[in-house]
Amino acid sequence: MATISDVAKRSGLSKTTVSRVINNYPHVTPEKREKVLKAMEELAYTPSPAARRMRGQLKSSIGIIVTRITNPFFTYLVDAIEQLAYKKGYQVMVFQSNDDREKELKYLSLLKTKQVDGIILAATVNEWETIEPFTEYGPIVFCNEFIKGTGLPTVRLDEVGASYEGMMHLIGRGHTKIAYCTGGVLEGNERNIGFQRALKEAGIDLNLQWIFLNKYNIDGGKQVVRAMLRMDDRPTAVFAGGDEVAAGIILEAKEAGLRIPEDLAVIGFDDQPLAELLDPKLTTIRQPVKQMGEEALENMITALNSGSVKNADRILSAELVVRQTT
Amino acid sequence: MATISDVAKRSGLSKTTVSRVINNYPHVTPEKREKVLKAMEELAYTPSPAARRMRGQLKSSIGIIVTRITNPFFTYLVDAIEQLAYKKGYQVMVFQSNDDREKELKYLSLLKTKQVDGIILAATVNEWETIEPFTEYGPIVFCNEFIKGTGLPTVRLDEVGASYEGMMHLIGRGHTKIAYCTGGVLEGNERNIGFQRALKEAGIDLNLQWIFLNKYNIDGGKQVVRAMLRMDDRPTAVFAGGDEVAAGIILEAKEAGLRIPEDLAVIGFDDQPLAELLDPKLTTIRQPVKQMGEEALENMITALNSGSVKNADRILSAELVVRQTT
DNA sequence: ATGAAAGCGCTAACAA
DNA sequence: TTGTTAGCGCTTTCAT
Repeated sequence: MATISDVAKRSGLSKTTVSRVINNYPHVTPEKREKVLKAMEELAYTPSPAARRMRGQLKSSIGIIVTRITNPFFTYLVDAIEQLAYKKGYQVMVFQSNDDREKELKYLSLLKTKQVDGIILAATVNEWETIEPFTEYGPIVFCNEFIKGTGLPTVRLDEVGASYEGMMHLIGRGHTKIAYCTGGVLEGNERNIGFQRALKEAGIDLNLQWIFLNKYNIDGGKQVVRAMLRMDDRPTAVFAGGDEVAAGIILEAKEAGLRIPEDLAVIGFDDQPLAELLDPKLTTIRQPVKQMGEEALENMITALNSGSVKNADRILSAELVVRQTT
Repeated sequence: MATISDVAKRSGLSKTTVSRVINNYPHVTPEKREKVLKAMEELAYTPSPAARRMRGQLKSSIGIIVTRITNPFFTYLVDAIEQLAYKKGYQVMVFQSNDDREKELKYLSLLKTKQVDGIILAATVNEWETIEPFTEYGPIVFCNEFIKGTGLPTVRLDEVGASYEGMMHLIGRGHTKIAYCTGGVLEGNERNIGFQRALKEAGIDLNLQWIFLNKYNIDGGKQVVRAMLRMDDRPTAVFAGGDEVAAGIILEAKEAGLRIPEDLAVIGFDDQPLAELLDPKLTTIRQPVKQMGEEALENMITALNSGSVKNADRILSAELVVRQTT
């Protein structure tokens, strides 16, 4: 591999001048620039990333922390980011936190040692106090995930509006007995605000019996149906909170002889590929994953280039996709 | 960030000695080693990866080239690799070739510039002649993908055995009119050998009309059914070559009023999560993705440490998962 | 067993 | 506008 010295020698100029050309500095006469370029060409020279990185000049590797890449939402997010990153000349490292605080911190630490130049945080299990110190070592931007008042560039879904729209769709279909599933808990969750707002506007009382917490996969969905079957007063519709939960609900409901949507209407969240595979096809709320990923990456690149992060809280809208389960 | 000099100063020893401790070299007295360790501890010192990398000492970032990460097979492969890599202290970079020769080469080139220390090739669209030169710059190992006679460590599925087993299952169910789908072409493909072997053993003639090439997604599966419906002599079973193709087949067949498996038996390939979501649930051939990824990573680590690759061609067995479509 | 010094490939301060 | 020189943080001869 040719080095900068080789190029200097071959072009009859100094390393400095070559460096200037590489980095597009001013004050280099066109002729000399040409000479350098020619020498680089002839030697098939590429600057050593390791050396440039050591000098703090190279910033091209971006880490993205997700919970689990097998979660289709994250899969598509990583896909979108990688596609754009490639075009822009960046490499992306995939980090799965597995919802493990330790693991997340280990990955954040890569920023400290410059193993990665910036991190897109798409999921986090740590408190802001724990994360904050890392911002000193390199840019961190939020994508999908969001912590209030951090001042970090954020791209996220309008969760309130999304769940509100989904609920209004169910209510518009005449439902008043609506069950609600969520991956986490009830409070402090944006999405739940939209849910409750819709209920209130429609003058429907919140029935805590129909709230299912910690449901985030197919099994969770099945559990929901089993629980509902045991009730005297059953809901006629369910806001699943996720397509996979919705899938579990549909599977188990059909198993139990319920007709969908006649006996039970179901609305998912995410619009994953499986939504169209289900029978009946799933009505769901589509997230603008691609856009989310791309804007987050743009934020990252800006931060990398400017050396500072701009406080931008970008909120994207979801889109209701009506199919057959409502 | 503390540097090696700081540690040297604090411990009252030379940088050389510190370096020796870091790299576990012999000829360092236990007491001095202790001193160094203590100083490192106190300064919270971590060697600079960039510097070590420049000296050719650090090898911790592994790239994995896949076609598209949204293909669940690759998703799970990347997942398996990342999980193990984390434990072993490596970082994985995800590269999507999108079946684009150029893009694949760009990513392979990262090896040249040491942006990545080794590459796990899980899919390739380039010829061996094109890839081979890159082996000079860092280890390349095959995983899932496979090119004959390269001498590179390979972990792959026993495709012949897998398709043979799937076919024998259909034949055992009494089918003799079996359609066959494949993502690529017919010849030069291991999987097709098993298919033809099973036919031959059962004394069934190959009906070229029932061979469908270039089918690799849901749409492809739908096309297959539409084509079959136009035939006078229709197959009673279909080997889908992939779960997504199988999904398309099932969807379209149901649409057309065909009963599954009575009118048309379907067997998939991969055992993706969607297999259990389909109605009826998909009989399919499960690939040992996790094991495949882990063994490939082990090969990579070995290569990284030894500086050379051992020629190992590891072949893993698939497992037939019988559900409701056969 | 230990250290001084040179050098990996690059950039930056300072001169010229 | 260009070059000289001194590092960045680490490893590696080569002495001692």
